[in-house]
Amino acid sequence: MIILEGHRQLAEVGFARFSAREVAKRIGYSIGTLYNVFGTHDRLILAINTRTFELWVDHLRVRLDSAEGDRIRTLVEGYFSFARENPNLWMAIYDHRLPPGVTIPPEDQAVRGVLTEIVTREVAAVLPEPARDDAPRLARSLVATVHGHCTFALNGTFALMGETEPVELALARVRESLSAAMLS
Amino acid sequence: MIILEGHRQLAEVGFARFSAREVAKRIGYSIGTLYNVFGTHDRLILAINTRTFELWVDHLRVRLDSAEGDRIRTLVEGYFSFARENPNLWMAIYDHRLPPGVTIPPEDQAVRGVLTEIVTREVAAVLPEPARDDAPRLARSLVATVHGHCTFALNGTFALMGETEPVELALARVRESLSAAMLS
DNA sequence: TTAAAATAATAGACAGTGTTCATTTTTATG
DNA sequence: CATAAAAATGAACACTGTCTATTATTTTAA
Repeated sequence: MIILEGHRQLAEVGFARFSAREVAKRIGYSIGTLYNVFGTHDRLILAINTRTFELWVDHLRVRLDSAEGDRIRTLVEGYFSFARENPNLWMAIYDHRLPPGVTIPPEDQAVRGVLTEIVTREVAAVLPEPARDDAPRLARSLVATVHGHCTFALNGTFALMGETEPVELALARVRESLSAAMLS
Repeated sequence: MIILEGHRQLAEVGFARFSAREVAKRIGYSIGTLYNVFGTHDRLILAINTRTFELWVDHLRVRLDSAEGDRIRTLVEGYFSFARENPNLWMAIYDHRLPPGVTIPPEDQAVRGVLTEIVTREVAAVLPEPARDDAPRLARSLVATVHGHCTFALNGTFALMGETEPVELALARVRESLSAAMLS
């Protein structure tokens, strides 16, 4: 419930203006309660962001399940569409930097890892048998590629450069890399 | 001078813990002065980040000037090495989100655009004559690609995935896209 | 049912932040 | 010098995350 309202709040005002106090106020709790439960601002955001990952995975799964034909395109477009539909939530994932020394709890890691697993599976399905071992490494590289394009699309960098079709751009790069992997 | 100390401060503590008050204190100014000059926290960070871009461009230029042979590799490695040597400064560029409605001043835009110009030039030099018109678009796509890999390298995503050689990974993707562009 | 233990929730206090602004100090100019 | 322009000040405001001793509530046992 705290996470739910936190999620709403984060989606609304964005990472920079997010306030744990405001979240507490909105659900009628006092700040103390919130800190008894989460201990720290960082852990609250961590929990909210992990929830965002869950929604993101759902978003992709729904699209993949009803995809006919081009599953790679579905994946790339799903990556972008989630980010575009939830810009503040999506950006918050990458805006949030844990203080040095603090590591992300294994449970959250597991949830977040699912996204990569999905991509890895689709990449493996496209690769020919002999190249299939390369799927995990190629998959994370392609995620990084799409991520870079998505970042520039959302933060305005592409707009400044005059780029108007970032999704197609990202997809072209992914296609090229997959083709190259097939030939080797 | 304010920017200089701000730069030092940002490099030291990172975007999240950066404080304009602390900067003022360190150079013996009062907060008021700092706000007379920059007007707002955002504009101070904007100025610092633009300076980071200048250093980044220098970093790349130095390496390109003394590069023998593989200039594309030099570019990719230079992108990464600057980020690695100045993680807080580099991340701050992308951590900083202007409030909606506020746009980045043209002067800063110009400085920041130089980086893309450098990449575009090198990409154009590698492409065959008939494909040279595609250089700008391909260049910004490759910057996005490398950016994604660099982001995941610095924020720990690649480490969680078990990836240990992000630079080579990024370079492989860039090579594939350049090869594809040559054949078309 | 009642007493004790465990859990949940509270709100005040603290140190820090960005921002504003009337005031003072410094510098440059006639 | 005296005056006008520029630069610098720091108190005040409304916030923030975090800690804490205190109070309420719920669960458990007798």
